[in-house]
Amino acid sequence: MTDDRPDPAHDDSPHILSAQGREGDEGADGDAASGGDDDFHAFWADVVADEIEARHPDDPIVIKGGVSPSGVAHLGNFNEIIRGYFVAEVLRERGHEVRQVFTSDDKDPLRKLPRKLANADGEIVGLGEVDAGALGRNLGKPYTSIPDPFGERESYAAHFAALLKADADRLGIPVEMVSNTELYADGAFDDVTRTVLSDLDGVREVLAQYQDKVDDEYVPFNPVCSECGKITETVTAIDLDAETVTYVCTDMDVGDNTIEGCGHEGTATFREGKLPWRLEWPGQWDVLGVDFEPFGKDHAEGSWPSGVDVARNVFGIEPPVPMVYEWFTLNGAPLSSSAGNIVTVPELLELLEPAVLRYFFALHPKKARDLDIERLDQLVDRFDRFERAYFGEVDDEDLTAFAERAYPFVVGRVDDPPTEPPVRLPYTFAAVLGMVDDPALRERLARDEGHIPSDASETVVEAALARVEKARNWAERTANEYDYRLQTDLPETDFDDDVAAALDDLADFVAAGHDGEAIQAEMYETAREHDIEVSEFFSAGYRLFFDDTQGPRLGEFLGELERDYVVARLRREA
RNA sequence: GGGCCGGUAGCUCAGUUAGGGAGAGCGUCCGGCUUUUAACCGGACGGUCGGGGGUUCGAAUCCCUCCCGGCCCGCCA
Repeated sequence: MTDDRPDPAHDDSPHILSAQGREGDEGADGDAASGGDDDFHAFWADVVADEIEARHPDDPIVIKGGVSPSGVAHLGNFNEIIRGYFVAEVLRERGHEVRQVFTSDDKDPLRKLPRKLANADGEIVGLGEVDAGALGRNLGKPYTSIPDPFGERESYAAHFAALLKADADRLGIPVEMVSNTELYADGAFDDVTRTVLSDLDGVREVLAQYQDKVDDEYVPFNPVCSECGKITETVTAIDLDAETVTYVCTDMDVGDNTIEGCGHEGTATFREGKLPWRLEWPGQWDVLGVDFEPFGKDHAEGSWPSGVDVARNVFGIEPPVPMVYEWFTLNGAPLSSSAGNIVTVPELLELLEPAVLRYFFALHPKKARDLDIERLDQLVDRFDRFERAYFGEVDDEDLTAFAERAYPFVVGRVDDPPTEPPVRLPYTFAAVLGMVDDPALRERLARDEGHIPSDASETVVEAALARVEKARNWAERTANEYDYRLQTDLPETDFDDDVAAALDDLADFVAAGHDGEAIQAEMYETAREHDIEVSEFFSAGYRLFFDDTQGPRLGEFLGELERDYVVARLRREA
C-alpha cells in the first residue's frame, strides 16, 4: 500500500465510547467475546471491558495510565488512574486477573519551572516557598535526577509519584506505580531501544508522517549527558553491538527559551538515555504488555494515531484498547496550576466522602463536566439520589439501571454490596448542623428533622453525622450561606430600646419553657407587640447567636439549644 | 483551513444502545408548616433537544449541511 497518510480507519478510533466508535468496531473484531458486545450496558466500563475481552488477552490483563511528573498532582491527573480502575474492577468481577499500573514518565526533562508545587500533604505552594534557584539549575535534567524541592524524597519525580500514590490509597484504588526511569535502568527497555535504533530508516519513515522535524539525520534517542546530566538531542553515532551511542551535549530549544548544553562529547548506553515520547509510549505498551489505556482528549488526534502506527510497524504489536476521556473544568474554568485553578484529592476529601468523588469519575467519560465547588451540594445530592436508585427508591428507569450496575463499584464493594441504604443527611442540612459544635445537639437536630431513624444504631448515627464535618468545611471554604457559627461569646451589639425590650420578652418566653415551634411563632408576635419590623427582630437574633444578619430558621434552632444559654444570650448577659 | 469530540430547562445532568409520552434534581415563583428569614412538605413556571434540510406514519435519537465550544493538526508530553 502506498497511502500518503495514515488512514484513520474507524477501528483505530480511540473514541470507543462514542456512537461512531462503536459503529466502527462492529465488523472489525469478527466474533466478540461470549458476552457479545451487542449487549447494552448502562455503565461505560462494561463497554470498555467488552472491547478488551473481545481481544482475548492473556491474564493478567494490564491496564495503564501515566503522566509526566509536573509540580502538582491535581484532580485532572487522577483521571489516568480512576478511569482505568473502574474497568479493572469490572474485568476482575468477570473473573480476570488484572494488573493496574501507572507510569510516572519521570525520565522526561524538566523543561520549565513550575509556578506551583504541591507539598507532601498535597497542599499547593508557590515556587517562592522552595529553593527555586536549585530547581532552575536542573532544567533539562530528568525529573528523577532532580532533588525533591521539599527535601524528603530521593527526587522531584519520587515526590510527585508519592503524591499520586497517596491519592490512590485515599480512594482505595490499588495501583502499581512504575518509574519510567527504572524501566530504562533495569534494561526493560533494551529490546525496544535496540529495535528502534536497528531500523532507523523504517522508524523515520513512520515518524515522518507525524513530525516535520524527522529527516534522514534524525536519531530518535536522547542520551543523558554524563557530564552535566541533561537530556541531549544530538546523537552522532550508534554502535548496535555495544549498545551504545555517542552524542554531543548541544542546546535544547524549549518554547521561547533555550536550555544550554555543556558541549560535552560522550558515549551513553541504551540505558543511559530515553526514547522520545512518540516511541516511548508504544514502547511502554510493548514492555508492560498493556491491554487498555485511557488518555485525555489531547492525545486523541496527536499521539494516538502515531502510537498505533509505531506499535504495529515498529514494534510489531497491537496497540491497547484506547479510551478518550473529556477534561473537566473546575468552577467553570480549565484546570490550571499556574492560574491557581486547581484542586487536589486531599482538598476535596475534606469536603466530601470518597464515594462521592468516585461517583464523579464513574459518570460518562465523554461528557465535559464542571466540578463546581460552590455547588458541591448538587454533586452530593446527585450521588445520594444515585445511591437511593440502587436501593430501588427512585422512580427513574435509566438512573436505576446505571446505579444497579455502577454503585457497587463506586462504593468499592463489588463482592459484598451493601444491602441496606446508609443513612445520609442531605448535604445542605449537614451544613446547617455544622453551625453548632456539640455532637449531641447535631444528632438531636437531625433526629427532629427525621433524617435519622429512631431505631438507628450508634454506629449508623456516627456514620451519618460524619458528613457534617465535610459540609462544615465546605461552608467555610466557600464562605457561603451556610457559613454561620453559633457564638459561644456574646457578640458586640447595638440595639434600639424597643428591640432590646422585645428580646427581653422573648427571653422570658423561652425561660417559661416552650419548644422551637412556639418560639418561632412567638418571634412574630413579639415583634408586632413592640412595633418593630419582623426582619429587624430576626436580624437582632442572628446577631446575638451567629454574629451575622442571617442564619437558619431561628426559633426552631433556639428550641434545640440549652435553655439557660438562650435566655442569657437574649438578655445580652452572656 | 482540515480532522476528532461535544451542544437537551436559569444551573448540574439523564435520555441517543433498540426512532414513538421531552425528563430529574437544584434554583426561581406561589402556597403549606396558626401570621416575610434559607432545614421540611405541596404546586407552578420554565426547553425551536445548537440552526436548517432529509428519511419516516412518527426523529433529541438515523442521514446531510451549517453554527458554536474544546482538543489536535509545530516542538514537547
